[in-house]
Amino acid sequence: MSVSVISYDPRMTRWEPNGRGRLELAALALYGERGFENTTVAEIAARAGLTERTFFRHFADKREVLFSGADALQELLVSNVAAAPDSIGPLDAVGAALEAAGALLQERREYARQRAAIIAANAELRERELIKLASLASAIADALRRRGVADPAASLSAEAGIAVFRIGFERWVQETSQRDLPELIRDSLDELKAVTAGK
Amino acid sequence: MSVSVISYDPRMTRWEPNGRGRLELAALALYGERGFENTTVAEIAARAGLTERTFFRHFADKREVLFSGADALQELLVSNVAAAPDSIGPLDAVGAALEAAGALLQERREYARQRAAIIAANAELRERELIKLASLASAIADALRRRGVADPAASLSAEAGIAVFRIGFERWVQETSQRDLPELIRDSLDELKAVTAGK
DNA sequence: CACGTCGATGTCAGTTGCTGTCATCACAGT
DNA sequence: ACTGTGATGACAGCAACTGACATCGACGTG
Repeated sequence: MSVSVISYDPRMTRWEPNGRGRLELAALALYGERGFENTTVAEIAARAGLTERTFFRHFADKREVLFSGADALQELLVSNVAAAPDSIGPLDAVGAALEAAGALLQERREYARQRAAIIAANAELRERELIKLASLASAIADALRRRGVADPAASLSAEAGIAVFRIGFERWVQETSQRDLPELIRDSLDELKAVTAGK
Repeated sequence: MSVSVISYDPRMTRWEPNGRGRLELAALALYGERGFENTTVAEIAARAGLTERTFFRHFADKREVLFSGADALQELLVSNVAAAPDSIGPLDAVGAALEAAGALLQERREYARQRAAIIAANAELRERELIKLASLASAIADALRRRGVADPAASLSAEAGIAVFRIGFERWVQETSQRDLPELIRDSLDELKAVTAGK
C-alpha cells in the first residue's frame, strides 16, 4: 500500500495532530456508552491518547467538550438576524435566522441526535445547554437592537425565538416521521403567534 | 431579662433547631460577602454550627441551598394556572399565575434582590436558575394540558410565559423606580403580544 | 420505667473535577 | 547554532461530593 503524498509522517511530529478533536470524539463515545456521570475525564483523555491535564487545557470543564460548536452557531444566528430584510418584524427576523440554523443542524442529523440524547440524559448537561441557549438569546437580542429594535421588544423576541427553537428541535429529535427541522421551527413560530393572538 | 414562656430550653434538645434554615442563612451571607466561588461548603457549615456532611444531607449540592423556595413557587404557579377561569386563553392563564407569583415575591423584596444579585454574579448559579425556570415551564405546560390545551400550544405558552417573567423580573431588580413586579410582568406580556402580532 | 426504634448529626476515608507549577521537546524563525 | 514558542506531560493539592458507620436524645410501646 502506497503512502499518499499528502500524508504526514507521524515520526516528524511529537504528537498526533488534532488532540482537541480526538478528545471530542472520545468524550462523545464514552458519554454515549456509559453515560456522562460514569465517565471520568481521565478515561476520555486516555482514549484520546492524552492526559487529563490536557483535556482541561482544551475545555473549561467536563461538560464543555460537548458544546464546542456553540460559538459558530451563535455567529451564524447573529449574522442572519443582521442580514434579514428591514421590512420584516423582529420576531420574523429571528425566525428566519433560526430556520437557517436549523437547516445547518439537519446536515449533521445523526450527530445532533446522539448529542441530544446524551444531554437529555443528564441534568448537569441540560443546565449547560440552557445557559448556552440563554447566551444565544442574549446575542440575538443585541443583534436586534442593532437593527433599531427597542427593549423589551428585542429581549422578548429573542427569548420567544429561543423557546420556539427549543420546541421545534425537541419535536425534530423525537419525531418518527422525517419532517425537516426548519419546517418544524416555522410551525412552532406560527403556533406561538396563534397562541399570543389569544386564540 | 426574663425568658419567654414559649421559649424552649436548649438543654432539652441535642442540637439547635432548624439546621436547614441556619445553613440557608449562612450560605446567603457568605455568598454575598465573598462570592459563591470564594466560599467553601465547610465554611457555610461552620457558620451554621454544623458539618460539611450535614450540609450535603440537606442540599444536593453547593448551589441548591439558594433554591429551596423553588418547589413552593412551582406549586403556586401550577395551582393558579389550574384555577384560572376557563374563558381565558392559555397564555393569559399563565400570565395571571405569574402575576400572582410576582406579588408574592414582592413581599420579600430585599431578600429577592440580594439573592438575584448573588445569582447574577456567578455562571454556575445562573445555570441552576435556568434549569429551575425550565422546570417551572414544564410544570406549567402540564397544568395547561390538564386544562385541555393541546401541544405545542401548551409548551409554547409556558415557555413564552417564563420568558415574560424573566424579563419582567429583570426589570424589577434593576429598576430604580419602584414599579410593582406584577405590573412589570403584565407590561412584558403585553409587549410580547405586540411583537408577535408583527408590529 | 426499661427498651428498642428513629432521626438528625458527627467522623472518616475515598473518588473525582479542576488548578497551579514546572519540565520537556519538536518546530520555526533568526 | 540559538532561542523562543506551543502543545503536552508530571505532579501536587484543594474542594465538591459520597458511602459507611457511630452517636445519642426523643419518642412510643409494653
